[in-house]
Amino acid sequence: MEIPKTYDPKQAEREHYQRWEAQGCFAPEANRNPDAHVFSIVIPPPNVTGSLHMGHALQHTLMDVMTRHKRMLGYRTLWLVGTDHAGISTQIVVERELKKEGLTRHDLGREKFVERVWQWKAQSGGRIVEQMRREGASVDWSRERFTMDEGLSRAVREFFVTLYEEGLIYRGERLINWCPKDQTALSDLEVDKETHAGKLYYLQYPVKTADGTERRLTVATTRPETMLGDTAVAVNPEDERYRELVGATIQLPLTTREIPIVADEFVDPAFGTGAVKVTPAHDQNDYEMGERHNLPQVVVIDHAARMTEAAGADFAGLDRYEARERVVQRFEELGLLEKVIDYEFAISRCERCRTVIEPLISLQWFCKQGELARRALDLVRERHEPHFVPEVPWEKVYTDWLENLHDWTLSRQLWWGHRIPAWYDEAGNAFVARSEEEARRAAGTDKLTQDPDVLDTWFSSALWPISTLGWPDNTQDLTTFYPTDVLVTGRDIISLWVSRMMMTGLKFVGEKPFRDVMIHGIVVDKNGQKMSKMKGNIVDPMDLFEKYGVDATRITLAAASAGTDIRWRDEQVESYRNFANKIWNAARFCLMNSEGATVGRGFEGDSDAWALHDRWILSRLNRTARDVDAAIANYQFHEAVYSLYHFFWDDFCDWYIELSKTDVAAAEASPARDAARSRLLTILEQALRLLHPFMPFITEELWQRLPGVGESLMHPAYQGAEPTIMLTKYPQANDELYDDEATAEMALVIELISRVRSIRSEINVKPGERIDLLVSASDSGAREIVDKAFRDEREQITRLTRAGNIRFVEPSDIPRASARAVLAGGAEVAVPLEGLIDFAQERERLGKEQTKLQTEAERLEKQLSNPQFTERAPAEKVAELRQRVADIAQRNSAIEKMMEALSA
RNA sequence: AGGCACGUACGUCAAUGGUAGACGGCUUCCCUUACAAGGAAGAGGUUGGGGGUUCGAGUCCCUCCGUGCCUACCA
Repeated sequence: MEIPKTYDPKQAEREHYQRWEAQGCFAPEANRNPDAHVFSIVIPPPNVTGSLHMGHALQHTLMDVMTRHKRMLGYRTLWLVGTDHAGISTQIVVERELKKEGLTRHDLGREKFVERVWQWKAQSGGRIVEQMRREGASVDWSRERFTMDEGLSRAVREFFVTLYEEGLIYRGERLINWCPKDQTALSDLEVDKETHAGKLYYLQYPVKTADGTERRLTVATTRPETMLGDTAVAVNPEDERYRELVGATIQLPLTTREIPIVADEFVDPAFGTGAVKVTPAHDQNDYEMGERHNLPQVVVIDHAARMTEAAGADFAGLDRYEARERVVQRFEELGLLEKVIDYEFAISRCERCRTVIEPLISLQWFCKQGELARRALDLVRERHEPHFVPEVPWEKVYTDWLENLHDWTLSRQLWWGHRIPAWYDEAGNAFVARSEEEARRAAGTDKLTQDPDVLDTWFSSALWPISTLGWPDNTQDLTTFYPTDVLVTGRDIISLWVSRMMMTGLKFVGEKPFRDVMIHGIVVDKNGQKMSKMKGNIVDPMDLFEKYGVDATRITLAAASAGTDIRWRDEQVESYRNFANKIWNAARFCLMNSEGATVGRGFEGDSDAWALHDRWILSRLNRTARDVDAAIANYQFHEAVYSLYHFFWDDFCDWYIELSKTDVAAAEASPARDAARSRLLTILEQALRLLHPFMPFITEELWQRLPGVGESLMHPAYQGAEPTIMLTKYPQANDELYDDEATAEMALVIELISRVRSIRSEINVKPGERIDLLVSASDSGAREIVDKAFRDEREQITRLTRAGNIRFVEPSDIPRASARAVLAGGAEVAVPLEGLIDFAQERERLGKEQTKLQTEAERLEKQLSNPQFTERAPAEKVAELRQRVADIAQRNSAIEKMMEALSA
């Protein structure tokens, strides 16, 4: 069979996904067992404008590992996929396209523009979906969803209308975050706070005193231009300095207005001057103070961040920053500018375009969150549901958020998105309804205009787990797959998304949308910096796929998923690329020696007929299967990878294959050779299955080449399907195959071989040169176990140590000119090397080991001589230490004798 | 300003309170017919500093130093 020496992932990646998809392997319907358990995951929908980044690659890998694992365990498995319409992002992308044609969305008009967005979606929106195919994601494409699908849009309207009817959604004038560039309202979550090195201006306001004496009150502000909209100055009611001024008025400079001085708890007497200018129309706190004191709202900044008429003739039409300069200049001219100091404070920026947010009073739709949050809060407090992984600190983050909710600004002044299902008659009365028909009936007129705004993109996201499964209809999918098993997502959207899905799921279906929430780390660059286009430190998963292969990238991500932040280095992928190549070459060896062998055979009958290493590898295989299952169940993917990597590389390749070679590569065909070859292939095949969820492509590629694979190996739930490794049964640990005896014997064989190799290396025996091995054991117990192990593996030991021959001798028969080493149990091995041994050097070598043993013995004995320890520590712990002390003593006395022999 | 994480080998990270490990890198030797993307053998650590709890601490507590992140209504 012709197999190249180096694994080339490209071809496997091209072929297999297509076949899996075409044959419907990903759909839950592939499972023919009507009683199968169900496993479901709903994907966090990537933006339709997006392309795959490392966060996706990580998240998708983890979800795919779980999905493939459960599928191979015979679960009816659904990984539901879809994309998000991503309101602002998508609108911006299409507007940019229009700009190239010299057009704006207003030139097209709303209807044409939205048509254009759909067109764009059809042509370019599929990119990320294609990239997911490249990743090997085993999602069910037959159930693919988009947040603007008719069904999901219906869910959105149902959601909105229901909450409106219950009084949880309302329309009102509020101070909201306004992006002057995107010309839309934003929720708090779409705003980034950023520290900003700015200035603090101390402005003096003349107070109108009863007796006409001049008095000035100084206020500090970072935004002097807003003073034009001041409608009060506030001081703390407890503040002695200002107590007498409360109730007095101020002649607001640069205007004709007189404003009151009010007392409000909010004011911190210790900060600034202890007096605060109040601008209810342009600041959140001031807005609230304004409500408390019934202050008028003077709007001096408009939606384009320009000063309004109300700002006065001198300022109207100026940009907010120009106005700031002019206000400061005028104060200076009037002698009312006390001072300006450097000051660092937080400013809000639009998450998308980085423009500084302008808080504006505006008529918007809002959603009250408190009542919706209550059930979610009860659930997490009383039952720790959903179960966060890791629980610390995410459960607390989630709980804190639910405890501190503000009303959610729902409306967005965009054209792309779910249009708010509210219609107005000519008098301005609002009719919220599931359709225009319904609204007309309610209004009793045809002359209605629909609200021009759309809903926040996250409104539909909040419904994602239920709407994708068919809600508001009570579909078969909803009953079968809801609640889902786990949500895999990043910490950044716990509040934005996780909490809202909880609220809607509980509200509308009465059950939480997912049992577990796995929060993974964020992939950052090797310096710990967030990846961003601006910094130019983006790693594109597609490049990694190209360079190292999909499987290597996936298993690297799975192995890295433990940390909080994942510092990305390509070198890590390189080592797993090497691992893939190792798998390839191990399989290559097995296939080159597969004549006469069949997968699944070789282990029938009495285990005494098998070699020691056969019993040992079977034991290791079963323990690995157990460890991997446990690790995946606990979301400890790095542990699963660790187990698999070491099982395959160390146990299977370095030892099992090497020990098998004498039998497997025997020149003459024989039933024994066939059986050995079958055992080798069987272990390989099981190992490939274990690896499959992490490395789907290479495992399928190799599995398909194994002799004897076919329908008979498929999981019973998938009988009748085209043979593929992804529908075989995931190996389950069989306790009966744990073999402690074989493990102990193999440990001895491995130790012996390693010791001899070590001697060869340290004494610089030429690699090709044959040596003699003398094994001896004075202790009868040691003698027995050594005998047993060596009876089985003598030939192998000879091969792997390049020994001429091996003899059992009495300790006294070992020639003085030998390099020696002691093994577990006190057995010893000697390599006679006449002429090569430097006695002093050899004593030093043994002395070094003796020191090591002594240090450990001392430590152990100290611990054991402490009565506190022997009394309080668990008995098995104490016994374990005693055993180790005994073993060290045996080795030590063996070394003593060797030293004596050397000095004789 | 508060809150929360993190600090372990040269680098990146693991380690239910019980012998501190892996991978990469480094040193020496080897193209031994599965694999040089490999094999064999090595070097490298008072787990950021200090204190405490415990028979026993990388792990729990306190404190200091350093680094990140989140939240926030100090103008």
